[in-house]
Amino acid sequence: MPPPFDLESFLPYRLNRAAELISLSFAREYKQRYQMTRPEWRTLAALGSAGRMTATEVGAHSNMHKTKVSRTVAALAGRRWLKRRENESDRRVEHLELTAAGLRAYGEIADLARTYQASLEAALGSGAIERIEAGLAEVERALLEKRRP
Amino acid sequence: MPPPFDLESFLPYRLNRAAELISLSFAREYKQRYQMTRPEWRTLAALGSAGRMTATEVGAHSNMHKTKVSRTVAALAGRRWLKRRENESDRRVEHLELTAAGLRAYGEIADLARTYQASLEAALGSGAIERIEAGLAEVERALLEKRRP
DNA sequence: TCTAATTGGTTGCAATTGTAACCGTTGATT
DNA sequence: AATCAACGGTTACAATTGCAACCAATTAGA
Repeated sequence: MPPPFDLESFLPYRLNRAAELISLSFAREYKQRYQMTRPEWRTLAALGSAGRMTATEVGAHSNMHKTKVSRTVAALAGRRWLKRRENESDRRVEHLELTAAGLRAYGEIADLARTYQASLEAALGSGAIERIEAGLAEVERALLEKRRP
Repeated sequence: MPPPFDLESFLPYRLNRAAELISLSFAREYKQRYQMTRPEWRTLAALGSAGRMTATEVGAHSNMHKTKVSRTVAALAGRRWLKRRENESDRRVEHLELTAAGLRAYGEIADLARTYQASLEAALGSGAIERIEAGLAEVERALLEKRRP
């Protein structure tokens, strides 16, 4: 006789609910102020924090579909927040990097993010976020391993 | 001088990435087999595990936008997996409950879910999932509290 | 009691998204 | 070298989504 299924302890469900909640919560901090969408912030954040990257790398890093990355990069380029640099050894690849304006925006929103996380940490107690993230890292490792046998 | 911003330890980013990864991973188990979308599975799961609920409750429970719930309920009703029951004391409300066919589908996919989570648990070690979920519960509590002051 | 505000739920419309097919470039096989 | 598969990235198209406006029913307030 199988154990009953408890949705409340089913990890995909729980992760999705929490992610949607926190993501919308933080998006309220930048959406109107910077006219920025979630994929745009994720791309800006990836480039701002890791420096020059290709579109494929941005997608892998933040787990976004490549067409979503492509369109987001086009939007950010149109806004002059990033520029594309060609790779001379492989002309399919485009390196992406933030412009001065992009870096400035990144810096400001990163401040919001720091403040946001600090207030969350204050509400949760020290170490709580680190513990969650350690668990998430394990989960991701297990899933990516399963995906590439 | 503010501490540098580390995207890898920014909780919204980390939660989103992990949630998207695991959600797509599990969706592969039921998408083609049951011709079911993610919102459909979430709604089916909520109703199957909590029993009769209203659309608003489904949305609150799984944190889905109310129009998404509305359309998903319509799809599941069209498939005869749930039926709507009117509430005689408040005729705006519709109670939703699974039909026999809906319960059967729920049971089968819940089996997949149990198996999925068991294999994940095996890869992670016992207690790992519980620890993450305890952390998520705290986060959700803090966020919902912030939202309703 | 009459009106106004609120609530549960639906829908029109525009924006966002994923799928699949594509283009140009590179790598592998021969 | 010639061909073909694979790769990075883009785009046409269809499906999914969210916003805002809406409807009907209920509740609160004057």
